[in-house]
Amino acid sequence: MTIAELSTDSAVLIDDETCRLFRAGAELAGQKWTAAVLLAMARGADRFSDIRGLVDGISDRVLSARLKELERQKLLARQVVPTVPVQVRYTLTAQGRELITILQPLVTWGARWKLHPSE
Amino acid sequence: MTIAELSTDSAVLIDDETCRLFRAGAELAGQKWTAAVLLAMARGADRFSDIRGLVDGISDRVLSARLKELERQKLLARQVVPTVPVQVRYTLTAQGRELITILQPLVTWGARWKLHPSE
DNA sequence: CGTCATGGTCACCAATAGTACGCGCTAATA
DNA sequence: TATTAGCGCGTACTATTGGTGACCATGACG
Repeated sequence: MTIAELSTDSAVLIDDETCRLFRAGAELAGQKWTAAVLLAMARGADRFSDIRGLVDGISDRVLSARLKELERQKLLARQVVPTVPVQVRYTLTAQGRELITILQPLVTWGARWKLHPSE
Repeated sequence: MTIAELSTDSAVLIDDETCRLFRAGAELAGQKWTAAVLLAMARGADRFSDIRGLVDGISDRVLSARLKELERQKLLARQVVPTVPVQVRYTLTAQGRELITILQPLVTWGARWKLHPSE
């Protein structure tokens, strides 16, 4: 079922699969810092401290949590390089890159209709 | 600046305009209940109690807050019909309908790469 | 021996978000 | 007189999130 079809179907409750998917994606990308982390990675940062350096103001704890969640959702892959001290590299998966592409129009949309700050 | 270009530009910090827009939109749509409310309206619900009836489980207070925020962001318009008791009608603006269209691919994306529950 | 870098974790606190539930207002209706 | 419809608001409570700063393990380096 597409959103276009929804407007013709008024019998179904809203908490159905479409809405769940809609929300799951929007919520994932909409969580604070998540977009910034994805963009940092799109710019080439692939190590914990690189990302932290690029994303101004994020704390270790939150970055750690975001990376963990994004890995769980398979938007990025975590691989340990056994140097000393150990290094950990994060890379975007196809799914992650796709999400960034998909959300691109959101930037255009946001630019066109200026959103009003401090929601 | 597009996200595609971002990967070639590593000098800029992440908290810039693009990221702000990206986040603003994603955060707006990602907030709990917001997507459900938008979908309910896309299905034709235009009154407070209609929406509440269609969105299973939402509380008055939250629905009220969402409608207010969405109105502030100009995603919907609120108009009072001076009947008695008074009626209030909410309608999607062009901007609001556009957002739904733009976020449509997110549903497809979410369906393709199953997101993992309970984030 | 002290200390640095890396990639985090943990405990604690504050702020934000969400829920439950009752109230208010008005005029028609039972 | 009591109730209902319609649209929320106010208060109180709980749950989730985010930030801070301390801490940890390892091996190299001075």
